[in-house]
Amino acid sequence: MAKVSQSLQGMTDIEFPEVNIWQTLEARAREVMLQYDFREIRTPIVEMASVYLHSLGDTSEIVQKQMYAFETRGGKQVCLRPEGTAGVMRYVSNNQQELQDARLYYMGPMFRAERPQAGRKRQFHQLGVECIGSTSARQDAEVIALQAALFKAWNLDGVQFQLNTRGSMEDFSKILEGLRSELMPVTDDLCDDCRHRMDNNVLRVLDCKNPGCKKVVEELSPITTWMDPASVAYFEEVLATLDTFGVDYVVNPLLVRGLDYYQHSIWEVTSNRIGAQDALSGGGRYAMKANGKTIEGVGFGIGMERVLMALAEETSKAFSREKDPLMVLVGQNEAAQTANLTLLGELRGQGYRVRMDLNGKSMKAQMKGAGRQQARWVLIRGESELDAGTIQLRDMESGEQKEVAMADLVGEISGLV
RNA sequence: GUGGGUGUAGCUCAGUUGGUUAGAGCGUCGGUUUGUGGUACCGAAUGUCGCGGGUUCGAAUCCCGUCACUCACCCCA
Repeated sequence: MAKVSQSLQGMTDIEFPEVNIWQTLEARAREVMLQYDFREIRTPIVEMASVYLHSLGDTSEIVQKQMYAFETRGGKQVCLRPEGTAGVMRYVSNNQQELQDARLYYMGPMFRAERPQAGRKRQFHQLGVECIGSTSARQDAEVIALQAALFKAWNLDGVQFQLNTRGSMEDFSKILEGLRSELMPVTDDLCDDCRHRMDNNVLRVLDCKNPGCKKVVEELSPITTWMDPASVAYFEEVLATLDTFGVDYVVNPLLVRGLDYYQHSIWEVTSNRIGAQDALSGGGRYAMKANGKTIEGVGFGIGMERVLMALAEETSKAFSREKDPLMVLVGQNEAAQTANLTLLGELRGQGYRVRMDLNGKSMKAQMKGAGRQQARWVLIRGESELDAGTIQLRDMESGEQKEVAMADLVGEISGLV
């Protein structure tokens, strides 16, 4: 039996000091979003299951076996969102007039019932961007540049942008057909999985890791062979614009993305220092049906847990540091502690980060506590200070301590902070 | 969903071929003349040995189940 107090498999508490890293990443992300003029959208975590069923593709594993789906008491089929795009499309389709050219971003938890491993939780967090309306190749490039700007703002190095194109929706059936016809004669050289993929997901054969399959794939024509020249030109314009923006990338003709709604540009960002689950981010241009309308856009999702893992150790340390220094009030006796309560309120009213012991601990214990809480300064009062109307101001780093008049305290502190 | 590893005090772990009251370090708490942290010294507390069942005179140790963590496959962010 599991303890009731245990958290669910693959669902973890994000606690101090790590939570500070999250806050820093989020704060910096919001700044970048503002620069690119994207606005936040917060959609519900629970949606009708139908929001995902058709949009993600019926063969995708996410829909087939990873969704946290359940029936409400009213008999509705609902689920915890496994990704962010479909919910945003649901929102956009309901407000299409006002949102013809929406530039949106979201941050929040997503849920997939997979077996947890390094970089894979059942509740995980994505930062996503959806840019709706524009069908310009330059728009794809701007969104990719936005993503590069995020990574830069996070001091994230050792990442690689891999790009590819899937062509237009019209090209798609020709590509599948072309691939199948080239693979048919060599079916025997493929692994079991890939033989299945021949029927329901041919593109996936391209990124199979099986050595035998890799060999077969090397001999295949590039998928651009079956695309309309306009699709190829579209992709070339994306690349040219990226060059203009100064974004580094490599073109990977074998890159495939898992979800069905993608067309034209697709990309993935990988890191070389986070283990097998090395994709930090994936994105692309898409056309998705929602409420009977087709919405076109371009966007990406970033796995925040993976970003945290990919941060250099020094960066993590810097991002987890508390911004404001802490002051602790210490009182030698009851009278001093009561007086400190008043001071506590006053200092907080002026915006300082300050705390004191409320449990009647000894002065030594209070000092020890201040040390453990990494207080930058400690303000100490006892009988003699109360009589004299003064307070001891101790610098916990240098160990220096001086007595200042209560009237001068605020001025003294503002000089320090 | 498949496979491997792991689960002993708050943390990191030790625990000999199953054998008496289960250990260490760190941390926590208290003390070193009652008003001062981070160093030193002294002392103290803390474990249903993940959970349940089985084998045995006897299980932290062996077996089964289960839950969780972890890594890989798969999938994806």
